[in-house]
Amino acid sequence: MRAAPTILHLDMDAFYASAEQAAKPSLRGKPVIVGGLGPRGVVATASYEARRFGVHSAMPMGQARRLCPNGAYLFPRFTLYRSVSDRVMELLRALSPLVEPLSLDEAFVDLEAGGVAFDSASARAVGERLRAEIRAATGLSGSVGLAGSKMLAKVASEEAKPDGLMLIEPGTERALLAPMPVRTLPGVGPATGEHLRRAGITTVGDLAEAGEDELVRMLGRSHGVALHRMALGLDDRAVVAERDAKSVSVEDTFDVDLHDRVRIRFEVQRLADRCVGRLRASGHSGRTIVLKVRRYDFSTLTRSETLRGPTDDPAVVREAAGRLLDGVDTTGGVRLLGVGVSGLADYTQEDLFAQTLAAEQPPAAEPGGSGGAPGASGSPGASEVPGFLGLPGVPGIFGVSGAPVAAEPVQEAESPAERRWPAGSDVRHALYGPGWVQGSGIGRVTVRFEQPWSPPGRVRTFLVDDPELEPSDPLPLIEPPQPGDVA
DNA sequence: TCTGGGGTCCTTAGCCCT
DNA sequence: TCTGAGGGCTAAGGACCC
Repeated sequence: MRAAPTILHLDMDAFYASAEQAAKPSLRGKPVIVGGLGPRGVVATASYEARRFGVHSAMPMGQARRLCPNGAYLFPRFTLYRSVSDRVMELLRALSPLVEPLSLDEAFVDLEAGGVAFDSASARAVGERLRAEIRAATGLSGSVGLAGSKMLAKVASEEAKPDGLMLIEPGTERALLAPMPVRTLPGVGPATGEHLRRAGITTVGDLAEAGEDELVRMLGRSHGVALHRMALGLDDRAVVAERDAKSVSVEDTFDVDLHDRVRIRFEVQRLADRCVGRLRASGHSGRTIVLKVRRYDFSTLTRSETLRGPTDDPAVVREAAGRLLDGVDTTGGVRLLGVGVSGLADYTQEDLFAQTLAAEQPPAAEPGGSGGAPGASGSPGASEVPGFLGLPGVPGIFGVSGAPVAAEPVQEAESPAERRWPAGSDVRHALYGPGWVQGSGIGRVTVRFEQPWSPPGRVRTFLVDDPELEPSDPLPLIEPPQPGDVA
């Protein structure tokens, strides 16, 4: 009954770090760590060279720097990653209409639905060809897993990493899975893993033997049943091409805990505006407003409020978030604030309910009424700043030189030098051409001049306000054809 | 220098209604 | 009129994923 291994899972290898290495020849073969560079940053991706030092994703940056002091630490450049991802997804969609992206660097493809594979041999051929096409189009490597189900295809691509392909033949699933640790299965994280370990269940084989009833007793109905099926290699989830978003949210972690209630309120309003910008950009409105607060001791609480109808009005979201904040005790300090909207409506619509609500509630809270911070209210645009893709508002992420960055009430007050020259970003110099920022501080910025297709380049240092130096867009990773190239 | 950001899904509990 | 069961909705928290 089990289908041919025609579900493909693609996973790009150390995606962000590999993209940076492809863009910056001088970093190839060296440990590269991409992530938040502020005092509370974590690693998003570490190159395989950096992993040898024990650096891995989700690790605090400080710890990574101790383990790998000579690594290159770069701020993520989502414009670049998104453009590479778009190119890869194009290649996948050429194989099948059923492509399910999971993130910028991962996707499922139903090869049978595309008519390009029907058995092991044809599936393997498609997978190998795809890997070659990805390398030719982007210069990056991806690992491919092929199996009869999504879960198994994902396990296979994980086993194939880096830069490999693995196909799980029908009938061999259980024997293959049995010795693997329970954490191999999607849905088993640290908490469930520990829970199972205490019950003496450490491998997928143990899980299968434990039986459904026992797992349901331990983990609850939904999780228990799902896990037991997976342990048996059973998974009939379909590849779904279109997924509707269920919520939109933004959050900021501050370099220094916030104590001032006025500042906290100001930040919540700013986040509300950003959230609405994203909501509108996605063509949605939403009914439930969620405030998230992480306190000084890392305890996290959420407060939510459901409106009578969906809204995409920044004033309405701001006010709801403000009301929710009123019910939260922030003494002791706040390290993170977030604002989200869920209960999304299919498309933006004029929302009479919300407008009525706004009209009923006098705009007293607007211009500084209840201590609203200056400059926050009424920011008319609420439009997302394009540039660095949602990151521009991240406070103090570039704050490396000890300046009291996060203590400033307004983001524009951050040191302009650090704001303009984040490590790893692209620049262009009038005389020396394209390069990237290797570091900045004390009024200087150091730039390495090289291109993805050039040999490693030279380093030069400039004053941060050098008029000949400008931020620029990322270059493509593969050299574009020159006008004279075509015969 | 302990612990990001943007999501999804599940569970539990309380309330309201039938 | 009282009581209980069950469903739907809301709120809060937690686990997990990339």
